[in-house]
Amino acid sequence: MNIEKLLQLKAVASLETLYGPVDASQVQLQKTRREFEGDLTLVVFPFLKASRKGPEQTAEEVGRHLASNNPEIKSYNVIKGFLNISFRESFWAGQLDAIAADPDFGRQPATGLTVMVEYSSPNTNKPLHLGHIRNNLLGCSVAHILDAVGHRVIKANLVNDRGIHICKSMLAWQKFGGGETPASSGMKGDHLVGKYYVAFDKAYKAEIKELTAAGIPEDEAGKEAPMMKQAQEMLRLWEAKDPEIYGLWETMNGWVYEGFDKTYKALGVSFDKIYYESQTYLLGKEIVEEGLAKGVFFRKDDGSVWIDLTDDGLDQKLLLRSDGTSVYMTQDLGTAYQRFTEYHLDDMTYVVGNEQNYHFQVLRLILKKLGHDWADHICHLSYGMVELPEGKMKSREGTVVDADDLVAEMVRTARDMSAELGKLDGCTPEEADAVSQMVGLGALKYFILKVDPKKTMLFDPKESIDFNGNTGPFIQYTHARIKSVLRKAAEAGIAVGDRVAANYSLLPKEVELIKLLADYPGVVIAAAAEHSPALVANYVYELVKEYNQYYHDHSILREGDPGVREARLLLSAQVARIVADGMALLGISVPERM
RNA sequence: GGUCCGGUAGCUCAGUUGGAUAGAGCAUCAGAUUUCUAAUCUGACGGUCACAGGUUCGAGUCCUGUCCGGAUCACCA
Repeated sequence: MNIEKLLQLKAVASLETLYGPVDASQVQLQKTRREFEGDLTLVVFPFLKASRKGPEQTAEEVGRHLASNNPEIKSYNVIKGFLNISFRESFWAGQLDAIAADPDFGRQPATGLTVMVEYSSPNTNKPLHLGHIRNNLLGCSVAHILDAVGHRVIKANLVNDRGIHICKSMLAWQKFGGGETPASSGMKGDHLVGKYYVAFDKAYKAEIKELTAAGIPEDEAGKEAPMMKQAQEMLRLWEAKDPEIYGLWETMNGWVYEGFDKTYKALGVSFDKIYYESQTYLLGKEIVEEGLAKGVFFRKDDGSVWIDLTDDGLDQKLLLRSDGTSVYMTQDLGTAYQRFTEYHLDDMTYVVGNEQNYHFQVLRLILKKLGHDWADHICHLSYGMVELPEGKMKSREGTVVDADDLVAEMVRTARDMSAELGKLDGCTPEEADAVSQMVGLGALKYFILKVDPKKTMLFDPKESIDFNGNTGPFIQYTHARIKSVLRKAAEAGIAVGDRVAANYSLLPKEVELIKLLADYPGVVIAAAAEHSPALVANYVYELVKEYNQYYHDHSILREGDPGVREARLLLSAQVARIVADGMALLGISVPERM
């Protein structure tokens, strides 16, 4: 049981003895602020009515009662309506021993629930960029966190492999490609296909310009331009499974997948299940029938199917086009239904940017109106955009930050910086590669994950490659330093020990660190509940910062008393362990040395 | 225009059921290493928590209004 819970029960007992029945939810305990002495603080304001006394006097009475009935409480002090309670050092030593002895510390027992996390979900017409990186890192981390709290997690990717966008790349490749392939050009497949997507856009724009010059209105020119007409014709041929077009589609998508696989591997993300929209885009039509039968949907004269959500403060939403084909919403209704039935999901989380908030609001509402109660278990992890110092990323203006370029850049910077600091001296080339990779990626991932997902974040290329302060490398470095001490201890034949010696009274800083360690499981639980890796990131930073101060002020191996030395080694080892564990939840590796 | 999200130090961000004097990092300045990794640590500087009301013992946090920024409201996905 965690310490706050424990003390809460004791506080309720004391309060009831003194003043009669109390509402346990009124008993709020918080960490004592640094400037005061104490571990946990009870706010007594809510109980003044029951005690019929002033705040100081009430706090004093409760404190006296708690201290005299609970031997693990060392002391208490009262400031205004705040009762600050301190536990004995031996109590905290026992907490550290318990953490060290628990191999599953930070993990919750299996819940028996199955949850799916869908993330990444790229289009197959261009390479991944910075926005996708945030998506992938969030999805991957949330999956780890949900796993840590005991759920069975299925990581899913829904690849948008069909539609007019891929036809545009295909058409441009046919026209201008001259048979170019990844092998012949040496280009990564996704980048090659992306190049032709850009080529399409350029040719298309040129045509529009020509048409408008000839006096045709711009919106009409957009529809009439030959490039667009041909792309649409290509989509029709694809849907009719025309052998040539279908073959080209398979080939070019294959190039893209090879490219994506490399990017995913570099980022360290993976999936358990990959859906392809070409195989799911027809789903959802039964749901349309169901909705019509139940009178939830209605058909307009032209044959299109709609739902009227104006009573819910929204608009009318199209569910089936007049030609009978489905739209995005139709498919999503279908895939949601399929997944919940196929996997018996207890929860479904979509990692999708906040520009689709409306879509998911409508999705949930429609499913509810159809009577599917599991709609309540659909969660949209809506994350904010990544902006650059010069504003939003715009592919048109060439301000998109490419994922592969960015990762390579980070790793290269990590290597340069490591070399400059002499950190790579005596490393084999393989070790140097591994450390550079770990540090460069750590910097990137931490930079992105430390920010609250729902907030728009700014990505400054210059600042993100900072490796000091609240950064991934700062945390990785602390881990490496602890590991170094542990190695030296082992070389000197000094045992780490598995418990704090009974006669050793912990230093205040050591108590602070143990308190932080004890917080870890609660942080993971909160991160899971809120789908926020940022909570874990900020926690790990706080732990590391605290440890660095401790490390600076107190020597470990030079300590003469074996009992003290063992306690410090034990504490350090546990800090390293939790740092590594927390970083793993973020998808970040930590090095043994750097 | 409707709906949703955001606004905290020069910059990037924390601040979790409303609690004590609002915190970090970066940047700037000043310091610390005969000793376990200085990618570290210490100190200084820096704030009308967008603005105005309200709720109460107490509001960055909850409510209302205003201002500013963003997203969205497609027979695109």
